[in-house]
Amino acid sequence: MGNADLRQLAVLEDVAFDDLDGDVVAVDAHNWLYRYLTTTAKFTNDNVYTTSEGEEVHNLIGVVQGLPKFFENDLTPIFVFDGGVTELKEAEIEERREKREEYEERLEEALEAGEAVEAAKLEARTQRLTDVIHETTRDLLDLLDVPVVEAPAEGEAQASHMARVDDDVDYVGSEDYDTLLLGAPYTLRQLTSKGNPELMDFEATLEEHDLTWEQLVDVGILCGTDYNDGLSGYGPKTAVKAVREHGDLWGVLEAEDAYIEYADRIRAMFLDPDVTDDYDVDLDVSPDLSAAESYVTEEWEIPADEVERGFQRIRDATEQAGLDEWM
DNA sequence: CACTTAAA
DNA sequence: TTTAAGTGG
Repeated sequence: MGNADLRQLAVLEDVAFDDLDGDVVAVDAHNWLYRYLTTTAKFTNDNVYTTSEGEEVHNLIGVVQGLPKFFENDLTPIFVFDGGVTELKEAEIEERREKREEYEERLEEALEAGEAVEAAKLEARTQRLTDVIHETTRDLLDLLDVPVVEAPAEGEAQASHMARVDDDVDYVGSEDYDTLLLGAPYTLRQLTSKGNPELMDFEATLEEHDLTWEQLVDVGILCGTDYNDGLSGYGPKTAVKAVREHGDLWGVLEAEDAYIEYADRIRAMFLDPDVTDDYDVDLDVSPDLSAAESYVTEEWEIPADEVERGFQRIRDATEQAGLDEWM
């Protein structure tokens, strides 16, 4: 059930970071941050990351650890933040809220029982992107001179739009497969993990399955998206076959005598989302490292040794870039 | 979301 | 072979 089904349809290829030299990637900030929050908090005691005022800002560590990869490979990120929440996504958000509450209950029980390992695991699952996390992330990115764009609605949709129409933007950076439905020409996955990034090719995917963009969206809706459950019995194979046979979603639904609530609106969420061209970013990035470092270690009381390495890597990479300009 | 396993 | 459902992260 759901979005990962798209992986089976997507045309993916491994790329080397070397191939991305000088390119620009619009990163879905929420997606990227979430990745770091759930991994950096995993095996550690959260006390380390809590300030004297009780704010949990381990996102700052994630940002410092995650950014060097971009600098070192001369891949310029534009972080795209979410704006308002989409009405149709309320159901999913409600579901997540319920799960989180369940985990939080279990977490309390584990803490009372003194089960540290269990507690740490549950802790990772209760991570949420608070306002403080968003604000401090923006502040730090600002000090590091990393371009930021505020999306009117979904960050993913905005990033995909930018990759589609802005000549300066080469890829979307996201782990989600939705960017395929949003028409992002190229999506880079696994930018946070150890190995090579994975490149997802939109046009090649359409060609591979002989589908139009609209038809691919219809396939996605049949399998299930963030906004709907999909049709029972429909996975990627069956959905592609059915859409090709009946032309579009409406044809399939008629043939199956089925109904998907808000299908037309869900379709529009992918084909014509709420996005803007009203942004401007300076892609010439020159970070103020000492300001950034004191922001993280002094203002937010992150232990210096947690971020030293990351800052040093950024320093080395930017100095190297400065040298390159003279050669 | 990735991976595994069960079921059809 | 394809989907469904569960688990861990």
